[in-house]
Amino acid sequence: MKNRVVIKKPKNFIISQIADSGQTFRWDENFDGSYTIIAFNKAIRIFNDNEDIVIEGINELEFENTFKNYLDLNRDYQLVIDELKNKDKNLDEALVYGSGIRILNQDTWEMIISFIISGNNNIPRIKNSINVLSERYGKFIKEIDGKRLYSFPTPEELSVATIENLRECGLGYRDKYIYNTTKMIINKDIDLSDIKNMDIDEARIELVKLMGVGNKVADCIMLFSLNKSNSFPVDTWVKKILKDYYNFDEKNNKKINEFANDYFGKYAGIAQQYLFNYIRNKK
DNA sequence: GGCCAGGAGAAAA
DNA sequence: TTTTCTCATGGC
Repeated sequence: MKNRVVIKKPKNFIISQIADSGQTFRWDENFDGSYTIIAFNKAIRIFNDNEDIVIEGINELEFENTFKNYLDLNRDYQLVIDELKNKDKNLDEALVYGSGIRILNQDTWEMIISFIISGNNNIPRIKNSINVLSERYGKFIKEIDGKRLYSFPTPEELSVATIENLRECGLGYRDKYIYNTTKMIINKDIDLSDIKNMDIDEARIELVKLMGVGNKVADCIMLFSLNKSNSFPVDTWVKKILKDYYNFDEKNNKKINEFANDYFGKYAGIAQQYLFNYIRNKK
């Protein structure tokens, strides 16, 4: 079976928009305009061929079993956009501006660690920290464009690291969060396979037990890895959006979530992603 | 060289 | 219960 898959004329799928929308830290642009993605222990190259999307590095079976869902290709985004449009002018513009965004279905463990790192941090440094963790504790996969690529470490692989080891990875004060959370996952204080079957409120209660996971990080984990489309991460940018676009100046996280669910509905989280992308990347 | 970055935890009010 | 302070570190 050949190591190449072609997705014929996918709708609402623009590689650069997905890469830059803040939901993943392991999509990197190559010199030729293609992107390298590391996910689920694979390193793949993805690029456009006219209106088709080509993926190198996985075969048809791996695509069907893992990457089709990872790229959220089972969802018709026109239905999402139809549900969200005609609510207000800003959101309508955001839907057009980010029409190629999809919400990836990523690995829950990787999202937990990645978004613990994201707190009070900037994206280049988040990406660097994740790369260092992967190089030191993950497995070598392959080399693409002269770069050696490593899988994201499993809980078992990361559990060999001491707090001092983690500090050397440039995580800053988050080292102890990563250390303790890894221990909790290893000990099954929280069972990630259970969380997948919970509703959003139950899952949140479990996730925030992890050290370094608060409401915002829990929402990111649920939106980007647990298929919770109504999960609405509230960060500094979203607060700015709500204040500037919706005249909603509120500090209480619970009230913000209630407002978001009332106003945006079942795709509140995806709406958040369109708006986040719009305000951060336009101009 | 101060400010900011997809916040959370602990202390203080 | 809600608000304030502190936490490493690199990019700009």
